[in-house]
Amino acid sequence: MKRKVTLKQIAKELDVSISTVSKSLRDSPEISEDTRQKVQAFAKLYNYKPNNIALSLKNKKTKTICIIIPEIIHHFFATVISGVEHVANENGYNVLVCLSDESFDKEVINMEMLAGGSIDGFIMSLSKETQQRRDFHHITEVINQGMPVVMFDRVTNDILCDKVIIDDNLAAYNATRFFIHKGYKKIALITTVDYVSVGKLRTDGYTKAMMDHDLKIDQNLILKIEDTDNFDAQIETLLREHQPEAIFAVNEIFAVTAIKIAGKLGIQIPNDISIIGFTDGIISKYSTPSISTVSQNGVKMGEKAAKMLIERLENEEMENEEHYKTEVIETALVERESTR
Amino acid sequence: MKRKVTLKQIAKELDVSISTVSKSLRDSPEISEDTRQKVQAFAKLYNYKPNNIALSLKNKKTKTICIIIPEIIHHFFATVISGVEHVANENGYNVLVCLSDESFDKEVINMEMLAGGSIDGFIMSLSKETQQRRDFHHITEVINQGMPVVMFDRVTNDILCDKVIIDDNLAAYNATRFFIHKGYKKIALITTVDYVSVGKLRTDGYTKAMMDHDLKIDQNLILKIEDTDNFDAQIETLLREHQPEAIFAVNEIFAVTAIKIAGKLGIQIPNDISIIGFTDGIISKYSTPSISTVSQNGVKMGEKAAKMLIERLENEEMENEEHYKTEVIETALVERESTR
DNA sequence: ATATCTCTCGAAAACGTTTTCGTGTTGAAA
DNA sequence: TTTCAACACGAAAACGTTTTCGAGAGATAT
Repeated sequence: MKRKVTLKQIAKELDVSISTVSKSLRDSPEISEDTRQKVQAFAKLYNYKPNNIALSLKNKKTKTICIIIPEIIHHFFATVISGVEHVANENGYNVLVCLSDESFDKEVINMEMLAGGSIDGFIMSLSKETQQRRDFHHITEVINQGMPVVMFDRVTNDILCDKVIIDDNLAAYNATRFFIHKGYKKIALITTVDYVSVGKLRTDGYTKAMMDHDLKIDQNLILKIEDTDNFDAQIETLLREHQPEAIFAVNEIFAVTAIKIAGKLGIQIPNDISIIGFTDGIISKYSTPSISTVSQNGVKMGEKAAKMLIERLENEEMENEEHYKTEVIETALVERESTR
Repeated sequence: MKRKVTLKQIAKELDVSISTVSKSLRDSPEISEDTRQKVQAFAKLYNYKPNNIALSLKNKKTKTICIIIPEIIHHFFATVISGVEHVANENGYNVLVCLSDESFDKEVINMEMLAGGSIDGFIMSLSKETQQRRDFHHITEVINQGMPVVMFDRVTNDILCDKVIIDDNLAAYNATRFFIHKGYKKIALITTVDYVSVGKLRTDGYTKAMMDHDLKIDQNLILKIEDTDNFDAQIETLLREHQPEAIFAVNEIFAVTAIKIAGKLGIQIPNDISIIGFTDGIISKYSTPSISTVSQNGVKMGEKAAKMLIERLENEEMENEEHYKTEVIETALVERESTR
């Protein structure tokens, strides 16, 4: 087992100085052809690789960015990581993935730990708990230290930084309008509690669409789910007691669960009820019937976020003129078997 | 925007030496109560955080491990990351996620880049291309440099290191036997090409179960899928022309696709055909009908792999006595609606 | 012969820590 | 008064790089 070889060791072996070795390896014109070749041959023989940590310390750049997400199991977040990873790699950056598990504390710990020079910048989506508490001091602190942050999907207006989002409100509006144009009047909404930013926005979009088309909003048709582990009964009640003609669900799980319960109740989809979900994930695609959905391009969001972050990292000038941008990624309604 | 403060700056401000500051912050008994409090107060005021990079350089430990996976979109790999992340965090380690995209080159580049001191160890699952080429020089090289590697799921016997796997062969055997005990004789297999290690093992398990129970192996019932993007037609042919009584699929996608196509052909599940998949992912759970499957506990695999790696990192003695272990994680057959 | 220039190379600082060792001051014991 | 221990702190090395600056040797020009 040969240990890692350093400049110093090469220098000693070849009886030259460390600087000479370093310069030789970087093809500096200061060094004679002779010694340069000698050093390079020796370095290759011993498989020399510069120590990244030492470089990071010297350059004050780690070439590493961190993405903090609430849950990696959610397909959407996995696609975002994928997007981030691709453009990061293209630009020579590594990606550190941290999971907040929807917990405020884990989010804070992760950020504080990494802010200590380990990384160059953050890409993040807020945890539920953080959104609920509206406590963003850890983020402001990081930004104040001069470390750029890009937020995506679950963002907040309380923080000034670059953001990548979709127009949740508009997307929900369009999905709802799609139903309205089909002639449905009893359109149900299955959404999350209001402190989840995207849930709130989608709820608002639904509401606006209904009002714009002179449909009254029936609170019985709006289901706000708090406990994401156990909501089957609530959906069953909604279906059985209020018989909606259509359902707009703010995520895949709600949509597919509604489908499963409808099946159990003998309700035909899309003949008896049409359903639209949110997030064009793997469930919607492979469900039977497959689910019409508002597609939210996670890969593109990740790519965009990474680009914005890296651009800010590489253009030192931008650092001061804090001209933050918010990029809105297009969504589209993908029609599948759950609507007609 | 206040920049990051260093020991040196604190030292200058307080007119003491750097060593005094460092010792004060670490509560060294060498320092008087007086100055210690003064320094600590000042450090807190200026929100001092030690620079991790400098620490890494000094300690020759980065407290970061890297997990290399072929694809993050696969739910199974996401669950493994989740497991790795949890135990890593508990032990104060960060997790760097790299995607090989099933490409040999990306795998090599990632490893070479990170082997340069950026991380303490690797957890990895081989890319398809690497398994096909059987070229593992990049891994041996890293191991020879003294950096521990733990492989999981897609492993190879050509490399000596710690491993975490499931007994793919046995799991497939048991699934096949499940069908046999139900009295089925025409049992189809939808699998991958042989160079994917786990695909091969699962195929072998199927074959062995058939032979052990004196059922002849009909090559018409064995479908080896090469192009994972476009295989619907092949499955349709299998179903229509050879009418199996049961199907064992080596992953979720194959299983759910078989179900969708069966539905299209008017074949009832599980009445006309029973289906068992592999990997207890989100698709199997939410599919209609939900899919019976061999559950492969990704979280547990990730946790185990991380534990093994960290143990090797912290026990320097182990480094030399290269007593590599292979942990086998239990699988279980989860019966759902696609079997009866 | 002297001055100047070019070519090679080495010394040293810098990045931010931790830690070992030394040193000066104080107080008490001899 | 001398000696010695305890105490409080600083200097410097070390981790592995890159880079600036200077310096010696040889060659060329005057």
